[in-house]
Amino acid sequence: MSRVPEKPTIDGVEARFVKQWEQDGIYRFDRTAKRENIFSIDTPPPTVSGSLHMGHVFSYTHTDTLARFWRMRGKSVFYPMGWDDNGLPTERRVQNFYGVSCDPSLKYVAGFEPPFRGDPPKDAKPVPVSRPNFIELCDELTAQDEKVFEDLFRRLGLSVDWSLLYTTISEHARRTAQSAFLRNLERGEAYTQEAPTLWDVDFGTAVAQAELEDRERPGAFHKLKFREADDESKSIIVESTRPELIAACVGLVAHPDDARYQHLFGKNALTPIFGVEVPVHPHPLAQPDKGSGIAMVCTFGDLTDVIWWRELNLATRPTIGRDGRFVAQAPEIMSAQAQTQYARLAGKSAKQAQTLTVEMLRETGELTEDPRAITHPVKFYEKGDRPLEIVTSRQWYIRNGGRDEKLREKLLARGDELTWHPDFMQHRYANWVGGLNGDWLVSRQRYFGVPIPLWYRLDKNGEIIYEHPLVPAVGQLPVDPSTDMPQGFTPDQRGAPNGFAGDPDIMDTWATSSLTPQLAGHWVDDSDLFERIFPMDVRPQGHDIIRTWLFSTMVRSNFEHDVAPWKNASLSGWILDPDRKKMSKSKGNVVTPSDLFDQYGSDAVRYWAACARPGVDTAFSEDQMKVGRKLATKLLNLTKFVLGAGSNETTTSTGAQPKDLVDQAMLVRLAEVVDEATTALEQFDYARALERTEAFFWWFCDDYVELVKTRAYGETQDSSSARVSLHRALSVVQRLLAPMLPFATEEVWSWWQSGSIHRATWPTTAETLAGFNAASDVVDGLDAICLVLGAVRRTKTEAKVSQRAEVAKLVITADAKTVAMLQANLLDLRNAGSLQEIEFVVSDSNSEPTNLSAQVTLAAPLN
RNA sequence: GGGCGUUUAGCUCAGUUGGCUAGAGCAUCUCCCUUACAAGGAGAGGGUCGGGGGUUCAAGUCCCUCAACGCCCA
Repeated sequence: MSRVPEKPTIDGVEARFVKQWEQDGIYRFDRTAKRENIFSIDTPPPTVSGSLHMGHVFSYTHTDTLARFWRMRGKSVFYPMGWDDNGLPTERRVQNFYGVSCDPSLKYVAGFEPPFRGDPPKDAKPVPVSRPNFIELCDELTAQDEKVFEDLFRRLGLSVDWSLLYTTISEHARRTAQSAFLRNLERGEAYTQEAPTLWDVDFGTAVAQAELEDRERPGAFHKLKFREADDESKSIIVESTRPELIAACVGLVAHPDDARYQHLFGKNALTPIFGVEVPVHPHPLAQPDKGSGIAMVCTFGDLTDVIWWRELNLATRPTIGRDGRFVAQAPEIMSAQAQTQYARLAGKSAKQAQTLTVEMLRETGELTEDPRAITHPVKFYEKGDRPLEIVTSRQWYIRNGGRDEKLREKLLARGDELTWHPDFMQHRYANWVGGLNGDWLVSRQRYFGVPIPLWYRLDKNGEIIYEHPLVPAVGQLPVDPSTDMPQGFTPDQRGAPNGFAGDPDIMDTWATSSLTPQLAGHWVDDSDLFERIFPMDVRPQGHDIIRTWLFSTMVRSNFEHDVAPWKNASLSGWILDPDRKKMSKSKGNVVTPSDLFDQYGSDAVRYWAACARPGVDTAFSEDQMKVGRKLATKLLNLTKFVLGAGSNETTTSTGAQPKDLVDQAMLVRLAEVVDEATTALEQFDYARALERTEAFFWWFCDDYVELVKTRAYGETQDSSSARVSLHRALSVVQRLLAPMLPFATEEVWSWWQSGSIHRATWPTTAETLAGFNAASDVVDGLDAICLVLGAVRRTKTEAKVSQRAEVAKLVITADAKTVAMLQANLLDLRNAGSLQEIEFVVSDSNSEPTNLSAQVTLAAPLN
């Protein structure tokens, strides 16, 4: 039965087993399994328009390790993969690849041929295409990307069931996202409102709170001279970083306790340049120590302005349009002279307007000193290049507790339903939920994505009536309101008085991504499957998207299913450069995963990932991969040796049992490792399981195997105990390592077992300890033997002789009990140490502690 | 400003309810071609556990405080 190669190697095993695993379908999800026998994973769908990097390899390996563990524990593992092809990165990639742009007002053209397939010239003008055509091109392009991703993930050894694949822009995904949205709408969880909204002027879209980031930007405080309306000789100095918004000023605020401004509360001030009268109000959010302590409220300079505007019932005077430029129409309140001044700003960008305003202030003498340069945090869209503006627009929202204390409490409590790995990550969730200041804005003024599935009636003047949107029938989904028709209307009524208009917007990508359990589990069209896998057992993800992906999934599940969508959340850390900075592509020396697979083997790369404790940021380390490669190679060699030792069929068939102390003690130790590894993996701690297994493995190779190899090989001695123990330990260790090193373990398993190791049962302490009752102190005995062996080795090393050198005489001093034990188990020690004469000295049993010591006398070198 | 995390050998990190002389790998040095493996093996050196204070018979571990670094949120 020996199928052991002469020169074992892990090179090339990936291709062989990837193919075989696919053929044998060993990772196929058994959808007839009962819920309690299923382990379901809400895999993060990677963005296919990017490239796979080490961060993916890192975190997906962690998840795969867990999947493999539970599969060996007998669970039917629901392990799908998804491709995220809905969103800005894909939109950009499709535009740049085909030289097209999406225009939802256009009609679908069957058999459309894009002007380019790859690398359109820089000066090529994008050809506008309909949304359905754009999505078709997206499908075509992402299919290529997805192939590359899939190959890489297979090579990494992910035990994904590829038949469960889903994508986020597919018809099924659009139907799911639209169904979920319509049900939110029906229950009042989604609503539309005209309100101040964070707006990216370059992308031309509203942006949600979750997509914001602060960036430190240079700016300047400008000291502006307002005047008291009652007495224009009295000035009020206001410091502002955005003087260009003076025209949008609707009031001044100071802290209620600020003595400097008490006399002004309830009175009016006149703005610089334009001389518009604005009220002065007290408000606790005003910061007395910031600038002069009195702030200008504009439409809208920042989020605090929105709060003041709302709470103080201030006027609305928008000056910046959705394109980021000053609107042509000056606020009505302005005098004719002020309007002339304003006309100079019209059409300017915010930045140009600021420069011009400073000039104007200098002309009127209302800039009391030169601007004072500062750096301050400015809000950006995470993908944007210019600071966000706040404009008033009509948007769709889904309630998320940001404006509703009870819902917020409920969502916080949902966080308690999960077990967090590591547990402190729950703070981030609580922190985010507690800090929400508005509902979830889900509409986007973009073209590519899942359309908001609504139409609106038009009144007799052709104006939109937002109150009772027209919803599609369930069977009609997915719809594209820009081309599809609401029921009961005809195409010629589109845009006509008393007709209808489709909602032009799409949904935020998170509105689809928040439904990954529903997408993967086919909530809309396969309730049998969905009920088997939901709520899912685990959501693995990066900790940076707790506020987005994790939270939004929680919101949807809370509304739709009244339960947390998973039982566990497992958060991965980040990959850092060796210099502890977040790994970035811009470094130029990026190592691609496939290069590393080539160089070290997939198992070695997985080993590096599996060494990182859950949730801990980890340095990229090729050294660690080398160690993993060594481990895999060692496993091959060990297996070759053990199987060689037991190559004649006497071993397992005779029903031999471990009976030597050394063998029993080794198995007792191994049983402890099985116990620890199992407990660790049950708690999602793959790193601990690996560490314990690996430590045992090296000890097993270096000490145990060295001790017993002569006995196991020997013709003259009874080798059955050693052989059965070696085989048993080998089988257990191979299975313990299988989740981390799927290729190497499959290779060695194939030499002596039938079937895939990944379908073998997870080792137990019971099987490890079967057939014998070890005395309670066997491990102590083994420790003593190893201690003596260590002393012998040290002596030989210090004498600079080979470990094979003969020991003429060994004197062992120990307590009576240890001496008796050693005397009864001398054979292995004698073999391993090449010992000739051995003498025992019983130390005084009253002297404590009873130290074991060994005095080694080497045989004279033979020369 | 609030929250969270990290700080242990030159480097990367373990150290789970407080308890043997604080461990591993890499790196360094010495030695050994030994019939599973030289892609190996046997050893050695190297740490006032970030600083300070406290609790305790006993603190890397618990408490307080300070500092540095990182992340999230204002």
